Amino acid sequence: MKLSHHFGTTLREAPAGVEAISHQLLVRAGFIRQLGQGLFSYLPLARRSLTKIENILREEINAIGGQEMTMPVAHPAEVWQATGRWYSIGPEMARFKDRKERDMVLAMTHEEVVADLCKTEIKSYRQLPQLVYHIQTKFRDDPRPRAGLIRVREFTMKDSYSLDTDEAGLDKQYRAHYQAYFNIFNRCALPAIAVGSDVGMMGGSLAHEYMYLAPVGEDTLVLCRQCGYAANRQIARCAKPKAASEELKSIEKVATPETKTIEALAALLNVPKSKTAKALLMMAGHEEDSGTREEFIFAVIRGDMEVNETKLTNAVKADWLQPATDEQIRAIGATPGFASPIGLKNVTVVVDDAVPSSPNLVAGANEAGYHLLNANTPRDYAATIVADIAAAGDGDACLNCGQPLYTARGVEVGNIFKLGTRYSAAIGATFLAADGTQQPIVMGSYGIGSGRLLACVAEEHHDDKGLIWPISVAPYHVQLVSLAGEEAGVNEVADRVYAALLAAGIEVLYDDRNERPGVKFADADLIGIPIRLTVSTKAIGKGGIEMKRRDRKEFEIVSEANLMTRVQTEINSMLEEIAAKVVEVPFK
RNA sequence: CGGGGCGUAGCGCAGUUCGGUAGCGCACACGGUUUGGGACCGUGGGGUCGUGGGUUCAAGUCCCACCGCCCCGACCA
Repeated sequence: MKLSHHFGTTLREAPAGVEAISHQLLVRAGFIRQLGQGLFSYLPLARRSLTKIENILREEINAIGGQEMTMPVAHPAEVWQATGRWYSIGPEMARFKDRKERDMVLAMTHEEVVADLCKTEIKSYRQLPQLVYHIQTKFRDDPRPRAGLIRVREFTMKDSYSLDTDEAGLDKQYRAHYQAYFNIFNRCALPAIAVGSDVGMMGGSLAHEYMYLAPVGEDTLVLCRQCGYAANRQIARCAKPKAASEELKSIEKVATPETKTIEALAALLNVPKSKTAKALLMMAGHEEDSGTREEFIFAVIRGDMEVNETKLTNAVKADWLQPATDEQIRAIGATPGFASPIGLKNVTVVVDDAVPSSPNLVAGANEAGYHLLNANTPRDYAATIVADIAAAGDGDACLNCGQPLYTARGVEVGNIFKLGTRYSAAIGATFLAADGTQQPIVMGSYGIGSGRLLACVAEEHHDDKGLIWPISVAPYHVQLVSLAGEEAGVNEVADRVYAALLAAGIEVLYDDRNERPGVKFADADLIGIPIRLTVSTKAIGKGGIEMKRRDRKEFEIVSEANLMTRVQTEINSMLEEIAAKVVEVPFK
């Protein structure tokens, strides 16, 4: 391709408000343009890189048995109603009516459609296991798109779906994806780690997220340097400091006027925060076919810990949580600021699992200005649910090895979910088992967003001058820069080299513009193609063409006769550098 | 949805305080000089000043409403 007629120009400055490095560079280098909030056009350079990423995705998923297909972006509402997600997902799902007034959905993901297809395609256990996938547009009307391609509303995702007869089969395909995903990220030269994650709107029993650790990320991860424990903060666990065992003492009411925080309470009574019980009062929402059902949740946790809302949401199997208002708190018979689970009826009490083994805590008295000493469960109040609802964070002890945990920011570049039979059962995707019974297909779902992956690669591989693409993702392998000026002879050499590169099947972007050298070099550095060839009077005088790698400072002069071989050798060695990154990763 | 910021030529910005009929740099076109790290001279084209309403003899500038985009938070995978 000749740069003089290439669609997509470079910009000296990034548009106002563009902050993430990957966003700035992709815009300045002419890869992407924004149409609206979270909506981007991918210009030819980006399109070429995305195609490379997609082909890596194809190769790795095909290698574990994937069969590529394509499912629609617009879905009739019925399939989403069948699984309940029509009701449980909020405004993030784009809905519209077709000309016949039928409810329609823009696909956020494709579990429903896969399950629907299975109704006709999968009849017998003899056909299983299978793995299908596609690379398709998704739309999620995210409340806050940000950071260029890192978080958008319309995006392309490789999503694969495993179909098995049982949990063992699912586990096998899940583990195959676990490794395949590492291969994919390694082949894109993107360092990523797998962390345990919440299953969120997908449901299911086990999930991992692949995280690219970077400040631009919006997920907080909890990590252990010692044993390698890694989890999204939403589900991260830690070892809780054990309370000393004591005799249970009898309840005693004490005056604690104007003492509404744990800090003030601990200070007033001169006890450690770990000797107090903190109440968190929330309304839990359950989206059901008949509408939204609300439930009052009284969560109890020791005063030295914080509640993790994701864990609490999962413990009560709710679709959402929001803080209870003072009116709602009074309505169940509690007193805001001095709430106590003792004496309440018909309220769901969720108790953190450290509380029952922590004797004689200070709790609210359900009376303004008073607390109770020596509150104990189950003696004084019953827990509807006992679960781990505590947040883990910096400095907490690792559950596995006891070492201090630390937190880091990351971008989710992929996820894998064990779905089980939630979707197949709801849609009626069953198979005839060997024993003659009809059983729902056991499913898994596995996603990687290609645009976000591209942005992360850009985020990871750049310098102050511009992008530095790994060879596997680069839009072209070679940028040929002609510094011909008025020298017809130099132009002839550049044209000849261009023709030779094309003939050799080497991907080349030819800067044939009549620009000054500084402009051309600056653009080449900005676009970040791995190998730069410079044809100039100076280089010809030294015996040939200058070759320089974008990721290195030094350059060499190669004779025109040896150039194709030399370039191919360099490309091969770059490909080998990438291949060396692909290694087996133990399943965790 | 809450808090903050911005909207003037393709891009970056000034002009808004104090109302008087729109400007700078880059980019673009033409002519000339220049050619190994974002050249220079000259000429030229390009604007519903986000949208609508209001105040006024007069609005980019003042008032009201709305829209769009960005950042932080809530939310989400």
